Amino acid sequence: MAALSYLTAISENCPVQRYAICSALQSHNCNILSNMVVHKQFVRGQSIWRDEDDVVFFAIVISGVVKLTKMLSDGRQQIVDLFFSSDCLGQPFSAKHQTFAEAATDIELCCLPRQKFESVIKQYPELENAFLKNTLRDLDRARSRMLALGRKSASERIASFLLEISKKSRNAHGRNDSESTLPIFALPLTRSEIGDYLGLTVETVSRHISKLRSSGVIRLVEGQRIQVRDPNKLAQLACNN
Amino acid sequence: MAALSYLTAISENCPVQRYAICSALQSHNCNILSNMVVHKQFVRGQSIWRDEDDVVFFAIVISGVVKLTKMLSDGRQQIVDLFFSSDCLGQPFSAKHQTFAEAATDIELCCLPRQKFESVIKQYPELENAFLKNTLRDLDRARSRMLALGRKSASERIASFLLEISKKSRNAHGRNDSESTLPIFALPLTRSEIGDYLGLTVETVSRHISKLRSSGVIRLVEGQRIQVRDPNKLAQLACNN
DNA sequence: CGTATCGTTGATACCTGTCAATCTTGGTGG
DNA sequence: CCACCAAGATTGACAGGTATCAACGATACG
Repeated sequence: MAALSYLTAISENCPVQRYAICSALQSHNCNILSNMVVHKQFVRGQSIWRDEDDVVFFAIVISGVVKLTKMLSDGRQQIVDLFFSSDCLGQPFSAKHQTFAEAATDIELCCLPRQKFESVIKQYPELENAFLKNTLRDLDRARSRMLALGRKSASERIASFLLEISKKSRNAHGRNDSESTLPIFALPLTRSEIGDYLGLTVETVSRHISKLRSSGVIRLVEGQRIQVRDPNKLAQLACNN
Repeated sequence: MAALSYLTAISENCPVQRYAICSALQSHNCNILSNMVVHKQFVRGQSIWRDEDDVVFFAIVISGVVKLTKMLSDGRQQIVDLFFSSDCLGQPFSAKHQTFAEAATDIELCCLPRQKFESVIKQYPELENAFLKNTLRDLDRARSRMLALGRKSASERIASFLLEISKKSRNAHGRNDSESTLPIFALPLTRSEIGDYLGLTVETVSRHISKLRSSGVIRLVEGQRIQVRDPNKLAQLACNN
């Protein structure tokens, strides 16, 4: 009873349902779903699942950032995707994971057992369609990243990354920056993780960020925060050069 | 009437329906679909759609190989995926393409207008689910390629590519090679295209293929055919090194 | 205030890109 | 049938970008 009212509260107060695939559902169906989910929290660095693990649950990211990593046998690794608030996380219709998922920051997830998700999807075609569209967007982003990894220089990749994160943060804060208020945001990744995301080494990432700083394009604020001082220049660096 | 019998013939003789997403449909529904499709042929090098084109149709590859490319404004390009017989080709639920699709060999496609595909998918949930699973597989392949582009050396990427194509060809020919019959296959891409697929230059591709040849791992047969003489060595080169 | 983690910077090596020349292959027309 | 030509493939010389190895500085945390 107490649990039920708690879960109902989750539904009514859910901060991401307007943006997540749940928004495809009519509200009473969404409420039905909210009785099935469990919220889980992970601290930064905690692993959510490991390579070869059974696929146990499907989740929506409530808050924080999740990194999805693939590894070679000798330890080289590549972050293949990042998931932010309201993004879908999971590998439905697969028995085993072929990735690592790890909390890049402290996070909260809204979890549904995988098989439950698969049956719910069958029951609500509008949800399946929303998930399909979500997966198609993921695929398109993956392809854009392949272009970056295969053909962009280190400085272009870093500029692209900063731009990407700055847009994410802007959306999260719900403000569209005018020229006067230059975007400031916290990097959710360490330099080393940025390297793993961009297919570079820590040193290369650090050097190019330093270069962007000394040329006045960005400013490093205390505590891993970054201010973009010249968004146009950054956008220009991201694609050509 | 003539057209109808022709289309019926397509359905009955369709060489890929057992493998394509159509296999999710019961045969009479598959026959209904076959009355809507149109087969189109493209010669090698012909473009199927261009960047910014409206999304007009969805297709299944009947025969040949299609390459999907993304470009930067200065002309650098990356092949983000290859599509073989029975693969799905298209960007349903998007208005515009953000890729180029081009025939890497002479090809035949089984085409359905995009909006028709979207309504058919709504009508047949088992087809939508098959397409969803297909898209999830595409996504996983894209992520594996991100690992290769971001973290593998040139020789590792080339070994991986040769292995990948050799597996594709094996499946296509329906024979599982014993140790005695070493796989021989035709490369569907030029050296330059292999470079675009692996994020390398033509010269680097050519050099490393030469190295594989002189070390006896592969043999080049006339007409762009390749025989793998040491599959174990190739597999080993593909992942570590 | 020591310690661990993260970030920065420097020196150097190596891999891949760039530029250029040559060779091979396949197709076309005389 | 052969000569020619265009496109693709190969090989070499060299330059440049990123990785590697190493040292040091900054920051957070107990």
